[in-house]
Amino acid sequence: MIFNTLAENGTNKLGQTYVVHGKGTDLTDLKVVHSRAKRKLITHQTILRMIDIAKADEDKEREKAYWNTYHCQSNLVSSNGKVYGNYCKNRYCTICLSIRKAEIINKYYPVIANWDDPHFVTITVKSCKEHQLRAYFKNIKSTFTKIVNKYKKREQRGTGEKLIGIKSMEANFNPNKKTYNPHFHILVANKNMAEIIVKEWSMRAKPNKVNLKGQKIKKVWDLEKNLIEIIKYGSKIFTEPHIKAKAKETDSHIIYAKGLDTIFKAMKGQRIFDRFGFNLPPEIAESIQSQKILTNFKQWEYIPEVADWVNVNSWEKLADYTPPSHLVALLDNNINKTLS
DNA sequence: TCAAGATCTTCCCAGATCGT
DNA sequence: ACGATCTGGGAAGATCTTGA
Repeated sequence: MIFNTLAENGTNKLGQTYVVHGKGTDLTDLKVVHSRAKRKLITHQTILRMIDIAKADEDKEREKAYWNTYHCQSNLVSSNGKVYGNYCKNRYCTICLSIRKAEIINKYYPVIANWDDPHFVTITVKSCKEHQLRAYFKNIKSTFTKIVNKYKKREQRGTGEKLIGIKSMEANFNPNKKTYNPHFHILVANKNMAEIIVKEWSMRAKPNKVNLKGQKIKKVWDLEKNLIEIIKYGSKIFTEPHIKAKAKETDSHIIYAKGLDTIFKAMKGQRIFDRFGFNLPPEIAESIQSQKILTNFKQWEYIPEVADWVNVNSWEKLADYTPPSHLVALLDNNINKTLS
């Protein structure tokens, strides 16, 4: 029986209290709760494979970080229509990543909304093998920094305009060729800046490492959409195995745990999202949120077998979430630990 | 496209300096 | 004149820790 582990948990005695931090998640919004359950399920299934990979590599630190994500939001406490839990804040956690994305969007949107004529730029290098990926990321970054510094210096000397924008680093895994394609998504304040970046990038590119056709400029019509595009953050979880085929069936997608592990390893400690040419305006002080003592609460534990949090006393389900069958099938059958 | 806080680390910025 | 690189301060992204 899957619930045996819960059987020994005692009932909440009257007068028992529980301390939580922060605002908690609104339980009355079904969409939010279901989305949380879905993310938990996807992360739970994927991270187990990544733990295996880290273990096989005998990398204790990485394994521990993955375990943190495994435990993310596993034990919850609810009270007054709010649910509280701990966050792992890791990149590979789909729950924490969505929070981070939202925070970035909220912080940066007001700034970039004031840009004259935002343009979207993609700069790329040719795909590389696993062992080259970290070095490739660092090279793109350092070249990009040089370009930014050059124009910053011009502005300082009164002979030009500095570049202003935001950028994000990304790589997708190509399961056919077993390669990774590191690239930058960049949003700049105007067209001129976009053209400068592509020009400079092309000039500095090593012909054997960069296909010059890969660099693209696009005028931004829908700022929000493009901001989200920039903040997609890192790597695709679900990968279409036959890049050219573009199959429609959702369950034809595969999660390449080994590919993801490689990308996260290469990106470790590195900033994926960053700004250049400006700082955010000083923060408006938010009301300080003190800890809260709950006297009337329920405790929940995530039970993977039911893809939901279950009340430790009553076995009631928290999210009452039923994952769609194609997602269940995908998570059961389509997570690969190897590169093939 | 959300809500934990604290701490560690990366990397931006301005200004100085040097080489071409 | 211009670009590269260093420095120190600090912003903010990444990660760790805590938990009545």
